[in-house]
Amino acid sequence: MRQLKLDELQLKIMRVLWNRQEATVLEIKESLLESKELAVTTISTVLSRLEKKNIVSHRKEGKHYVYSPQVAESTVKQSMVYYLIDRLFNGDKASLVNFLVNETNIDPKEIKTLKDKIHKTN
Amino acid sequence: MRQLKLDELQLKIMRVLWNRQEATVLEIKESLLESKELAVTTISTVLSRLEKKNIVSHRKEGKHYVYSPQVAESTVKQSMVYYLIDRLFNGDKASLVNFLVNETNIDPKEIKTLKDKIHKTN
DNA sequence: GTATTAATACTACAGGTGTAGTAGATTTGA
DNA sequence: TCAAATCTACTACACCTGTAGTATTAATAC
Repeated sequence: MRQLKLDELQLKIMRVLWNRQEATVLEIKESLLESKELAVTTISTVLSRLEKKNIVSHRKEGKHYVYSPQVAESTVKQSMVYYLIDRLFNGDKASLVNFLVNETNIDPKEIKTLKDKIHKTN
Repeated sequence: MRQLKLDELQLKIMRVLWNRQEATVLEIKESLLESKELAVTTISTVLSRLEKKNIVSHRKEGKHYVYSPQVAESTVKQSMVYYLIDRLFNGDKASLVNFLVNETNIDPKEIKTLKDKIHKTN
């Protein structure tokens, strides 16, 4: 699969779909009311575009469409994380982890969890 | 500073500037010949746009302009990494590290270095 | 000082995204 | 079955990016 880079709003919408497996445009709109209120048509438009790229699909249910994701969250994560690593960290994963540990302050509790995790992994 | 999200080509160009402190359009063009050959004007255009956003600046030197970065690489990294964390990992840094350790395979040597680092940090 | 040369500025255009209005289709209540 | 209600499809538009051609300006060699 090609470069899978989703933008802001696209991601917000996908997050809803990933969380609920599927949703209608209205349901998505409700789930998003956090920030600003978006027009239903706005969400529809974004969904159509995502569908054109096979990132979501829909089935008809009575009056409305029910959308569901066609790519897993982890696939997108993977793709976007790698994009960042390639562009910003010379393709060096560890270098990103490093950056995270050094240049941002992860709270000690989190570091502990992490340590355990890494111990187990190794 | 607002959302600092640079795109592909913009980043490529910035990388050159970050590495050399400063460079002329021609120098940047040379440094980029890896992938496809870009028109000088293309690079110029991108630089102008970056300048409009105060991401680079230039001074005149004889016939040509010498560009230099106005934002540090780490600033952009920071911004972009946080963007990803916010959008994809619920703002949870550790969760990204986790993802990196679990869902991608970092080579054991790297994990060791990391372990040391984390030990020191804590 | 003027012609030549070489850089930058200006203009353009296509494709993606955010955002939404309006027209058209479909379901449903009476 | 027909009107009202409610969806979706279509159309639009502004802004950003990649990409580059052409015009203009400035440096330089005679």
